[in-house]
Amino acid sequence: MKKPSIPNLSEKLAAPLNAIASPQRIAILLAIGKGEACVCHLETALGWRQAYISQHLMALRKADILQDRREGRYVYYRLKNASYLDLILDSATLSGLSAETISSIINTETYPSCECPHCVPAVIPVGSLTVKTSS
Amino acid sequence: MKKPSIPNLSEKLAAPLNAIASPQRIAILLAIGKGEACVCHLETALGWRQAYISQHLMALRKADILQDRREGRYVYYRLKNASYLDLILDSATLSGLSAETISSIINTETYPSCECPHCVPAVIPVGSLTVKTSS
DNA sequence: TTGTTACATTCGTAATTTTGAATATGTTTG
DNA sequence: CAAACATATTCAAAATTACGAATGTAACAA
Repeated sequence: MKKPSIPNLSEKLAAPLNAIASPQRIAILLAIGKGEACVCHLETALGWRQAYISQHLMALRKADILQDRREGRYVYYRLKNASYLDLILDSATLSGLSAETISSIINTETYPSCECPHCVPAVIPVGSLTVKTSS
Repeated sequence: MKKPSIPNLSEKLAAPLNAIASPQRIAILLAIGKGEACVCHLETALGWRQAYISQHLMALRKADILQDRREGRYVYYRLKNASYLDLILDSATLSGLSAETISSIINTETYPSCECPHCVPAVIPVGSLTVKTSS
């Protein structure tokens, strides 16, 4: 086992940081949080164009940070590893932000966190509507 | 106290990450580690041109990550906050590298860590030469 | 003062990243 | 099937960043 050189290692080390080191991508990760979110949720949560969000989602997918799951015409995104949020939290501390400020923003829900106007009617019926079995 | 919006927060959150997220800057931070290093040390440790290193040092200084201390014609750099190393360590875990691999590389010395051919004659005599007292 | 050493800065171009616009794809509904 | 909807992808221009070359500056030595 040869001791790796610093420049050699730092190449690999930079990859995850690089993938998340942009205000837009961090915003997306915070909005998804520990839960799950469809694109339309992110649209309303962040107030950006759909295509723009999809572009960043694509980058995060390629970087192996997000995983997607299609359900009908909706696609739900989720962090592959919640530790990315810790990374962001640590960064928050370093920039002088209180941990509270962050956790007040981060989405902690584990189940269908998407509650935006468009997603609600599509998500809720899936599992919870044992009501109307007729037709 | 108004709850800050995600895009508003993520702006601040991205700053430290952005400053670090490059193989070159990570390499420099690892080489400095918990100790102190002059530019000439980094030159030999990393094998890069002096001016190139200085450019990155300048960026890290402006990002408030490094602090410098002049001693004669040498300038010693040091992390303002050792937590940046933790951030890198976390990133290492996320990229599948063992913590050991990293800590085998990181400079842990607290006192004059600069031992490059140029620095030794200037640094060592200060405290440690109890060896050869004969002229 | 002149030279040398250690480091910093400026500048221009090359390379990369960002982002908007347009368009494409997959899914459901009728 | 067509239409509507949710999301993805492609493309190109604009903005940013990286990096080499050249040069500047501070400290020391002779």
